[in-house]
Amino acid sequence: MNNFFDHIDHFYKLNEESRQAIEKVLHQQSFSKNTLLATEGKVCHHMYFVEKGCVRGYYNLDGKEVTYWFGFEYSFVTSFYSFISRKPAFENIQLIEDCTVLAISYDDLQKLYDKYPEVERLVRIINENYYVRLEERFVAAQFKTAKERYAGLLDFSPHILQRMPLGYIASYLGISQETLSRIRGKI
Amino acid sequence: MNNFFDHIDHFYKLNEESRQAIEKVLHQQSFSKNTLLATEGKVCHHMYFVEKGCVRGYYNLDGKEVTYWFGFEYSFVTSFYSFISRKPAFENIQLIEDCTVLAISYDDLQKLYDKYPEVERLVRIINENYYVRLEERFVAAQFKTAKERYAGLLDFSPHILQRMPLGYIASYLGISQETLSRIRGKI
DNA sequence: CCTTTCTTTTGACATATGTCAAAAAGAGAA
DNA sequence: TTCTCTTTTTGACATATGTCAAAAGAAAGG
Repeated sequence: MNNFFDHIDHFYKLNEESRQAIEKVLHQQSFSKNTLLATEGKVCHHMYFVEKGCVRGYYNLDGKEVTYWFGFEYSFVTSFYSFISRKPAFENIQLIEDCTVLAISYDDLQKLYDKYPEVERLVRIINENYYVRLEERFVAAQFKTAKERYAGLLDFSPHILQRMPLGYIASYLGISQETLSRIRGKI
Repeated sequence: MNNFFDHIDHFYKLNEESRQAIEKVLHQQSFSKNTLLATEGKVCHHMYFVEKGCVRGYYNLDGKEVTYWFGFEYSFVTSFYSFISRKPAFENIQLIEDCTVLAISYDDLQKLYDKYPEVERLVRIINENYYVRLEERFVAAQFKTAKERYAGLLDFSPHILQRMPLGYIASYLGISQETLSRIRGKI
């Protein structure tokens, strides 16, 4: 729980009252490897914060699994589309390792927004930061070569190489596993 | 100005007080074709709402201009990264047609947040919607073929074909102009 | 240790897309 | 209309990446 509050302090420093209100509705949960935190076709009612472990988000696109996202410690995790629209998710979120997470329900979050505008500010700021990161990834996906994207991963997210199987990483980079293997081999 | 309030009603209905507060700090401005609303290397201090006209956002990437975004009537426009971080922008936003926009400054917006939590809620919700749209584009960019992306454009944003030159559209789709020309010719 | 299973690499080839150059088509102005 | 300028299309070829199949390597269980 402390990890969580330390982390969100980077975005916006809450006063004690809001902090305690959040603490009351956050539930610590443990799940084992391969559990799905969000499931295609089902509405995702929770936002999760990863305390320990890692997850991947993937779509089933034309019969193929495509991994679009990885989450590690200190990441917020949910099917964002489903969580904010209250409609069935298009993607799955799967635990790659056993995980401990903090969960907050959609309804609890809305109540916090109403009662503590500070919480809404915090979330606005976090969302904005996640937006900017997604923008960067979008530009990389659209305008950089596979080699450049892999180099970027090495520079900024080397931990992914350690903890995720190659097939998922290849998909995350938008290339086939074979091509990734060749890029790694410096060919 | 009415267009603007009609539009934001779709996201969240403000009370009269917040609405008037916003109206006070929104400035209508007109700019002619090719003006830059945001400039690489400069901090972008305003958020714009396009009342009339259209714009494109582009990066200079390895000496090449890459168009990553188009904005038309009813779009919010800014260098998002620069606007929220107060750091120099990496991209340019250029008017493709003469435009009328509504502008709000960063400082005015923060004051609104402090005084009218409703405004912060509105912005949170708008941000969330823009996030989901960006996620869709990201998945398309990373996991769909050029042909599929063009078909998506035809389905969901045919107005872009009408109002933007082919070179920009090709870049927006992440392909060369020649390839786009061939895709259009059904080859 | 050996056997089984899963992951990663390699090879051969197909395909999509990029690049450069030229031709064609379209839009404005005189 | 004709001339000029810009945009779009076409052609020839190069390159990056995908696909399928097989081999090699690593991990897990007995």
